[in-house]
Amino acid sequence: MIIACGVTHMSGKPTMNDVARTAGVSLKTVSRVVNGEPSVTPDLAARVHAAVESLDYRPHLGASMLRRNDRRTRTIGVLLDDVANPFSGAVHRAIEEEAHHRGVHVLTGSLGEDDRRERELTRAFRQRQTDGLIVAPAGSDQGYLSRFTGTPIVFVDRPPSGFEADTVVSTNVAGAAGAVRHLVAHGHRRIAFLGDYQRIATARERFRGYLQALGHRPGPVLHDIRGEAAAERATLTLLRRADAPTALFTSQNLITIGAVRALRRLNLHRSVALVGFDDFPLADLLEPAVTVVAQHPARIGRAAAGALFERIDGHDGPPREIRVATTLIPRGSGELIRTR
Amino acid sequence: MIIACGVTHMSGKPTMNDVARTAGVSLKTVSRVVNGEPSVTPDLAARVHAAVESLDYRPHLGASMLRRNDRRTRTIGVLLDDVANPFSGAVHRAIEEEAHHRGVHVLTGSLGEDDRRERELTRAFRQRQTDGLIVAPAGSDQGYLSRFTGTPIVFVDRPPSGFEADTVVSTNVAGAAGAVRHLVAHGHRRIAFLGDYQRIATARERFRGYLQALGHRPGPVLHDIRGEAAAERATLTLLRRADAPTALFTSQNLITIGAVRALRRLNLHRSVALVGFDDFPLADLLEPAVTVVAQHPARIGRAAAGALFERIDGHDGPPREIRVATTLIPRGSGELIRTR
DNA sequence: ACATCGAGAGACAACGTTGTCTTGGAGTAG
DNA sequence: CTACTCCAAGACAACGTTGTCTCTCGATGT
Repeated sequence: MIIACGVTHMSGKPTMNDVARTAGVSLKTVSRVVNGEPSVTPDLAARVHAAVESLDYRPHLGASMLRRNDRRTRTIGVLLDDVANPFSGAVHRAIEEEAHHRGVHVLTGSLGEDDRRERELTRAFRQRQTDGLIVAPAGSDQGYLSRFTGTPIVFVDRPPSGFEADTVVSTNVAGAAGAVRHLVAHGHRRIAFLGDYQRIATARERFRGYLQALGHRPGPVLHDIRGEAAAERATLTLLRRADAPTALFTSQNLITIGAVRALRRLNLHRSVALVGFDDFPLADLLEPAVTVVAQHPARIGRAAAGALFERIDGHDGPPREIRVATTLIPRGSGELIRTR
Repeated sequence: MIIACGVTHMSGKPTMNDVARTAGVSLKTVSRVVNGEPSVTPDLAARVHAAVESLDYRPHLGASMLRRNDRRTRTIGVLLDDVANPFSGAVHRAIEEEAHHRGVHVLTGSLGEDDRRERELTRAFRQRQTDGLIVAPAGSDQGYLSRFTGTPIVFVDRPPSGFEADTVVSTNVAGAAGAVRHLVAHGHRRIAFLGDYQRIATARERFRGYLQALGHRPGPVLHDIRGEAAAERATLTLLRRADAPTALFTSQNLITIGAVRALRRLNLHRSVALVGFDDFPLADLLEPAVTVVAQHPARIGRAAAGALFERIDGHDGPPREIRVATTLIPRGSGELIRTR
């Protein structure tokens, strides 16, 4: 048994060469062992493994990528509105699960409805050679992506504009229409719409569903409401009007929560009906429990990841639109009968 | 004006050489322009930029890393319990914000209390040469990290065991003790403890706080409750006992929610007091609103990111423990006076 | 006019790894 | 015993980029 050593100065991180010297084998043999090629005698392989351990050797993946000429980084980028929000969180988690399954890692970015950040991060992620991108677009135009050839992109939650690619969205129009029809079926005629920024495509779609269900007799409409506090204020004002609606359709979960707060403050939560778009935790524990059109963020995330990996694996067809159906969950607030 | 071209076959991705040929300059000049070195005449720089655009050239960062021998990837890894859970989500978002600020990207992984996945992902992220790691450990032993020299690690939410590093945690013991004392102050003597897996360090600490506040007369104690459903079942059983407690201290947010459900089902939500550890959305909208010991996930995330970047920038002191104070938020459920 | 200087641009090597080719030695059949 | 086969292991070049050195050319000072 020969044990070679010759550790003299070993500056910087150990390289394959250092391992080879330590194990007393050739550079190439180390490479073979590290890459799990079968044609190495167990004896030598063991020596190499020991050397790797003792030196704490880790391959320089820059060099490895270079030599293999492998642009694959086994990394995808995920850009969502805000990873701290439950919808985005669930989408993110589902994507991550699919990626993990394939041995792929996930770079994350929150856009927070910031157009500039969207451009910045798509560019940065692409520069870092992510194999693909999943984006919930914040800006109103994704035309700038047309120069991004070679990196597949899939959109989630919101369709892009000015650019074509696979897109996974909820059935916003149908879901919203269903919610409003549900209220109509409970006798309501003056049904208000409370919606997010109109520049957000899903907000527009949900509004279309609302209009579709009400034909030509819409109720009061409030757009461009952002966040819980704004929603609460808007709802308070709305309900104090002379022609106050008997039911509300809130098209986003923070707006729904703001509306609930307002209804509580006016003690109208048992008389004014409410259906919200997008489920939220504890909706079933409120009094009354809140009827919602639930989206399925996990399914959306899975579908998006699936589509992206197909593209990464070379699938090359026309852009697809995958629509994930919503589910109306009656819990009480949406079944309040019109009293006025 | 000379325009060189000579595009013949251009197989694969364009390299700097291709750009150089297209722009009619030397390889090195392209390198200079791409890296923004100032010593290039504007004229040449413009030619190079045009060539880069037209070829859609992107530098091979593998080669770049190799040559620079730069182990810096300007990427950190963040491993949390579950990015879909609001606490982790908020921590994640805060970290991301700090990272973005410094032009650093974030690789994310959810561990889901899975020991194996923790090891797997720490190893993988390190292999990918992340500049640092922020980890909410899932396993009960982090000794395996001691071989991980050269990659700074900061722990969040839970202290590591078998390994020393900067750690950012809530003041679990003090927070829990405060919650229990709050109940005592409202007349309660039989106060139950409902806790998560005992192998989780924070669960143990919160239990210690509970014991501390009650001295030698603890109430009924239930450990190893995981998730809402289990918490609901456990609470139901507990409250049906002859010596049922008059107050509950639930040491984790899902347990708190499960307990709320159980109290509702038994119609005890107005008579049995409840304080939960960790705030959750809508806690203030329930009936009664739920008193909690709030953690400050955003502060925790920021502190962790701050500590990590200090380490990455070379700070080299002994491991630090950063404790982020909790806040008791009285909302109603914790102020119910003992009736029995 | 000549020497000196400086700055912009190119030549060249080297980073750590892997694909390809070569070598050497053991095993096997004639 | 020889000749052939086969396979493990090593030698060598090449991947795309950047640090260092060198060269050229124009400007400046005397």
